[in-house]
Amino acid sequence: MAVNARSPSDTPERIHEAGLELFNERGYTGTTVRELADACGLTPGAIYNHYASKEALLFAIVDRVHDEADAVLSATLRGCDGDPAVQLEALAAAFTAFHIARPRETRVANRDYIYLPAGERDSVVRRRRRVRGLFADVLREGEQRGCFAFGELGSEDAVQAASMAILNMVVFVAEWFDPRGPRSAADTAALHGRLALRIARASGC
Amino acid sequence: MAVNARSPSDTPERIHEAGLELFNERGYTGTTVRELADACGLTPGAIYNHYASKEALLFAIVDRVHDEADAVLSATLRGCDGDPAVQLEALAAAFTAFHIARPRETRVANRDYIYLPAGERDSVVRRRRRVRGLFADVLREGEQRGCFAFGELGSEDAVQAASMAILNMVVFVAEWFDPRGPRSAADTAALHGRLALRIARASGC
DNA sequence: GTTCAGTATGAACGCTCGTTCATAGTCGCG
DNA sequence: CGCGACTATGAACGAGCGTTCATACTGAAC
Repeated sequence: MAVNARSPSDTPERIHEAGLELFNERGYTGTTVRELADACGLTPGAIYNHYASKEALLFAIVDRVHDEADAVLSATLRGCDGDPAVQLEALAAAFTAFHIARPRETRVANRDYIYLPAGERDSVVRRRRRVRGLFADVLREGEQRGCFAFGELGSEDAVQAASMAILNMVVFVAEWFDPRGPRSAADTAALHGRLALRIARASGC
Repeated sequence: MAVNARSPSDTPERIHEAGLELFNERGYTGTTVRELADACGLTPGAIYNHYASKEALLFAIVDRVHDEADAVLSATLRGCDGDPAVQLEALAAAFTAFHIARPRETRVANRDYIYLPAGERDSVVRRRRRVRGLFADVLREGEQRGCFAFGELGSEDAVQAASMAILNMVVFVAEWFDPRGPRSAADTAALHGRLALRIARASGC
């Protein structure tokens, strides 16, 4: 027995993947280190050669998906000219595609980040707020330029509520989207782009 | 010591309330029976005079908030004539108000129902699907009558995606709504009603 | 005044938790 | 060939888990 010292060591990645799968399915507190180890064909102790703690694994998972989300959003904005309607549609579509492509990662990040120690949790909260701000900025810019219309809603700070409506539509798409359903991921992403424009009441939309 | 046999026994309700508070804050699996007992000024054993298990308490919480949600939605529909636009706006507004009024209940129900034993979890899933169906039915009815427009979105089954967009906007409102913010709960509910009409592209909206 | 159902106690149950550690196997490098 | 870095093992740790139970107190009913 004892198959020690594996090749170039994909072990950290295998543990990461197992954490993703199990945290998604059972929640962070509902998953044990022993289940994690079993899922990678390891014993519990071996996990600690690669992650300092169960919390450290959670942070690695949450941090990585936030990196990827930031990258997707930045790349999308870089690919747009300055038209807020184009930007909003592209952002909503790209972020929807991202959440459909990474349902486990995003669900764990959205649901289980509360179990991180205070410092890391705060850093995550800050990153999430920056994403919110990004959508809100596009909506505000569009309103000032007259492409979007929120005034007629007759509510204080409707931009904030509208940006959260768009974000909730996008972020929780994986709670119902079925890859075996009649609509493809790409179609759903495009559809969310158009629904975002409807929410913003983009002129001529 | 031992202050036994309290008055008419509000104890089950106090345990229910403590479960609500703690499950919301730390998650179901992140909450211990001892914490629950402490929060009600009881010892762990006393909990079991009122709930058969920790799972039974979770089910009581989740079940009650689903009852209340059903009641709100039915009452709202009863208060409307048959106009789908009126119905949609009223449903979105009322359900938003409900989620703002019961942030703990709805968060626990939405997040922790996965920890229920299979049978009870299935019953919850069925109730949630019925709510989805209710919104989708109104959208479909409105489309047939020509008050809503989804065809121009150019996507298969856009009604399903649109109804989920509306539901996610509504169901997750408590993740960002701040009662100390500039917009009141009532305003936000009304605003969500109008945003739902925008998503459905209600004619003249 | 006695009874009895209801309810709390507090100690204990067996189990599982996250984590540690001495040990040993494996492999690339000199 | 032999060393040293890496990594897995498996047993153990103390702590805490959900739950049970014998016991005792209380207050309303008769």
